[in-house]
Amino acid sequence: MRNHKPLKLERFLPYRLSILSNIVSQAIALEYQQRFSLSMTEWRVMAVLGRFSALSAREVAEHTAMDKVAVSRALSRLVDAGRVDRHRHNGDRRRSVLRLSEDGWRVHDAVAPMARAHEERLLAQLDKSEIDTLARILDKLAPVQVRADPDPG
Amino acid sequence: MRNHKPLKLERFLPYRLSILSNIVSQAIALEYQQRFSLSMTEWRVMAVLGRFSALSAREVAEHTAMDKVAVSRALSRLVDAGRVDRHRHNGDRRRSVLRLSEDGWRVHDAVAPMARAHEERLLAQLDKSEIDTLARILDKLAPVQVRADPDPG
DNA sequence: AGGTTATAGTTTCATCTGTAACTATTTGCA
DNA sequence: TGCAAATAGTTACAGATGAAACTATAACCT
Repeated sequence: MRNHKPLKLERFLPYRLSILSNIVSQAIALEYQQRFSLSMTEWRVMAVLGRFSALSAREVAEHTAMDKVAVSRALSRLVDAGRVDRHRHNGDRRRSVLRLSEDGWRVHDAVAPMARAHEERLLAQLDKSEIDTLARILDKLAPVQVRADPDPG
Repeated sequence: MRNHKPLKLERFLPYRLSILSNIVSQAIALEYQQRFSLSMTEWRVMAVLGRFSALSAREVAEHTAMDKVAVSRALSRLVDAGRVDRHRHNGDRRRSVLRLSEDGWRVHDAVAPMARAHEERLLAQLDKSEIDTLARILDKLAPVQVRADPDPG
């Protein structure tokens, strides 16, 4: 006879994480996608350029954990839309030097508070100790490698 | 003057969750993709059919939190590959009745332990209280709606 | 019964995504 | 110097994805 051990998908951690991640990212992405026709990848690139200016595409890729192809595509859309200025690097003509344009900053300054508010609404559902533990869990399971932080806060 | 408030992407919860979710899902998917040429969506469908047999496609969609188009496509691949048997529902000829085939069960019984082992390796990095808290957090932020559980364990 | 509405599932289209191949430039080293 | 290897970034291709349109069947309502 059969002796199968089915998986309880609804209790399976990888599955639940992907659901949660989708819910969370979708909710916020919807807002800025509609208002600014900005994809999530584009927003991530803009967020990084808001914090670390004059990066190369490769550096953007490192900071966003996106692969270089995705970054290249997001950048070409952002440059076309006039939200990012791209220059050649003096002394290494392979590299580009990327910065938010004025218009890019306007979008950034509109979206960043939306993102923060969204995160707060999310965290408001948890109590203090749960938030701390979640941060610790994320540090353990998906540590972030961040280089220099221009803003020592 | 400028007065921008850049977002610390690497501390931003939605971003970190999506990274974690990718790491976790990728790691396991690689294994069964290579060995069984089974996509993640296909595996999810198989996992649900391993636990709840004779579902319709819509029911599979509900249990997997995938949309019906994705389920339809995964199913047609699985049926073509001989891993799922599809019949018409007596009394409602719109519906299909889906079951793992013998071969489907073989794949299921090979992949399910891999998935469990992967989850265990992941959780082994956390201590007991972190695991409990994580479960609680997931229940709060992404509650799962599950119907009848055939296996009261 | 007859016609409108709802449901199950598939197909289509436009977009996104990752891998690999490619171009251009720079670095390393004999 | 000069040539192989590495690096920055783009392009091409193949597969995945979601929204909307579509087909078939069933439910509802008079």
